[in-house]
Amino acid sequence: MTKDIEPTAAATRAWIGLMRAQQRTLAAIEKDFKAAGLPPLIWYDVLWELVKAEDGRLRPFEIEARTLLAQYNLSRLIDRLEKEGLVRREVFDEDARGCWVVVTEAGRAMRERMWGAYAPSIARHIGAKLSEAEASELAALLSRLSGDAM
Amino acid sequence: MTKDIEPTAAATRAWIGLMRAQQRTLAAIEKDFKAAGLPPLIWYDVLWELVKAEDGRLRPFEIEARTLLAQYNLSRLIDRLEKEGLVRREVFDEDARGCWVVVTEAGRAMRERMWGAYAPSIARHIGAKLSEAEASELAALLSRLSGDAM
DNA sequence: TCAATGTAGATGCAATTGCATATATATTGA
DNA sequence: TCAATATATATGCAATTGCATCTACATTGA
Repeated sequence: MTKDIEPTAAATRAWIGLMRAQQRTLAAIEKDFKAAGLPPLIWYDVLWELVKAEDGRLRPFEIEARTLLAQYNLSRLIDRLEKEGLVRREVFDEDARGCWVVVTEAGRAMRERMWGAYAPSIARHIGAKLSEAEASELAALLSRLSGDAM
Repeated sequence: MTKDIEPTAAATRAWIGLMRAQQRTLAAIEKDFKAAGLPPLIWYDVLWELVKAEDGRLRPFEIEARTLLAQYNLSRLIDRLEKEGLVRREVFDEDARGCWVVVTEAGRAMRERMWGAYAPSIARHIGAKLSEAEASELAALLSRLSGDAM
């Protein structure tokens, strides 16, 4: 009678596996980052979104959508990045409520430096454990969960 | 020349996908939990390990290994669980440095209540998005990442 | 047997997060 | 045009986390 609300064993294993794999891999990558004297991984995500964006700038709510950061967390993360000189806030003429977040040269440099640790870390903790085909298959299955367009 | 440290595109997509899928699914499940007036998901993990364990008890370092919680976080999480009457600390005779963490009846009841929200949440956010075969395949790939024995 | 070292767990403090709410516009419909 | 409502971002405060270190006991080797 609980059939329709019990997840299948496979779904449960997938969920547990998702949590564990993410936690372990994230911990391993963050350890690499710390060993390299680098700031938290989330800084990379924000900097990278900005670097990819036109004119190296985005509105906070756009960063929010791309990174899944909560609004209040992003607001304070921008404070920290700004304090480090990696981004700066600029006025947004068309709407006085808003602002631009612009990546600075120092921010671009930091992103590159971070990638220098990130890339081998991904290679080591993901690439080395799966074949090309498996990594692709994994990415495809995960994107189904996020509801992304493929 | 950077070939050996650049991750493949597939590995990178798998990593991004892993982060996103975990974050989104976790957020969705935690939202369900909050809607049901339940405590954080991590409480479930600890209670469940205790319920599964012989005599409903484990040493803190055992819980630590099973849940991937940091030692200092677990120590304080046990404080909170104890304050809520869900577990209690008992002396461990064979080593005066250690203690047992024992799940109480209230703790068992809470775990069951949590599962009442957790199960449909997993079914909805994982089970509904993948076929049985896909969920199994995903679980298998993820376990490769965690380095678990299959 | 005891000094050195290792292990289990707790804790002070600073940084980060989550929650609720504030502030300052912008938009919309009567 | 203005009150009501919605949107963009910030912030006070409490809870949680991370880091470093502490306490207490255990083990080991000279």
